[in-house]
Amino acid sequence: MVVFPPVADQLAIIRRGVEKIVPEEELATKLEKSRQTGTPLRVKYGIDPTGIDVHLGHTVPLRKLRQFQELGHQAVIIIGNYTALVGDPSGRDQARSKRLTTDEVEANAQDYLAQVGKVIDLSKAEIHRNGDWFAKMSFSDILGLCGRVTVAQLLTRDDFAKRYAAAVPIYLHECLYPVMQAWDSVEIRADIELGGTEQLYSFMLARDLQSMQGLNQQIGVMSPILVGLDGVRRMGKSLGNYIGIGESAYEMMKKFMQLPDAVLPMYFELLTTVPLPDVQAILTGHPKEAKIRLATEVIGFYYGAEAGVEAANRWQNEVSGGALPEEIAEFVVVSGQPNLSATNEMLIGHLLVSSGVCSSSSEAIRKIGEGAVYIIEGGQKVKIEDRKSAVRLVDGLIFGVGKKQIRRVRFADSPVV
RNA sequence: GGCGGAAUUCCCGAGCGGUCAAAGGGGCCAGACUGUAAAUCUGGUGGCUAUGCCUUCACAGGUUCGAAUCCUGUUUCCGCCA
Repeated sequence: MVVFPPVADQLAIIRRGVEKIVPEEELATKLEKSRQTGTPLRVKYGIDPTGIDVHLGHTVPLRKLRQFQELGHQAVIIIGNYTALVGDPSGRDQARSKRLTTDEVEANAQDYLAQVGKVIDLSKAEIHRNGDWFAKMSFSDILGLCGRVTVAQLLTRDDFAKRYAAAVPIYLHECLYPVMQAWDSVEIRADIELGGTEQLYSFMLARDLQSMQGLNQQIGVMSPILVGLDGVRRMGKSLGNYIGIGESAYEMMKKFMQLPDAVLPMYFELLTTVPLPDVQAILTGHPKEAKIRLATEVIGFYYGAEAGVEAANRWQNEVSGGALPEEIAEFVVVSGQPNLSATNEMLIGHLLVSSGVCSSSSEAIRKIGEGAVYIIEGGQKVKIEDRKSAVRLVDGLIFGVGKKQIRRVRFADSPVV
């Protein structure tokens, strides 16, 4: 029999960073009952294996799931291999176009689970594929299911309503999506379902279906949408404003430090376990320090505390301190290379183009004119201002355009053995 | 099927037959500033063997000393009518 923490303690943890709990009042009751009977709550989280690079936005509900696990409850992951065939219409203004093959879906599922394992404890989670039950349904089963949902109900969904009003097509199979998602809750007897606020409709439909089946009704625990690096739009791959959990510690670090200050409270609340009063204290300090702290916390979660600190120090050094990066891309030189003189000299324009730091010689000349081009000599940046100047290449020579495009010369066939 | 409109450089978008490598905005790059970011300011944003030359304004032709601008055809897109 599992021993659970007091309900009030559990509630405090569960409520953190949650936008909406529906119905709120049932949660305490459920927790109380679970504690008395020593029965873990079944906490559902569903995803469609459509090929996702998990980023911090996805980790918001996943972290919540982990918290439930730590409290002793049962995590239930639904791999929506059948719902993926439809495509989630939530928040979209048009139907998804391509359909995935079953092989793709399964490969995506494996890939996804590997990533999710960084956030939750997979060894203690139940994993289901909703094709397990949908594949067995007969047409009359499906009709029966559809007979429980009215079109008017479906149209109360914000996304459908908008599309209908705007005369954007809504396909029949899309209407099935929330029904399928809700039916998953019936199949796995969910007590709680996690997701974003846009899932409200499906969560409530699940309650209806559960009640019709004589089951306990689930509670929806909905997280807010995490905004991306731009501080405005939701974090998403297509917007290019995300931090992926597969990225290296230092990559994450750099991205964290680019965050607008305004998102710090949200990020702390949703992505760390720093107690909220402490967060308040941190936020009254210098925004830069707060950001470093945030990054260190999050990176520490994925790579260990040490890696977090290390990334922070490296950032201070390289970006803040203006030191040269640890890793500099190499420009490999071979003898007989075009534009390379017998004495290993090269015109600066050619150097910039052939090393790839400039895309054309016109651009190279512009950048020289802008004073962005330099070589490192004796540890000092030396600006190159004459576009006709030639540079004598030696192994290890560092040159660059601006702060980001830096190269180190390496001779491929240098006599060094 | 009929009528009308549109197609411009990464995106949006302006463009009088010569002064158009093409306004303006966005994005992006670089510089200054700074606490990272943002904001702000400045410069840049077709190519090259580079103060000149070459290739661009859907495609193919044509008119003209000269075409992104005019004409013809083609393709695509968008309205309206059937």
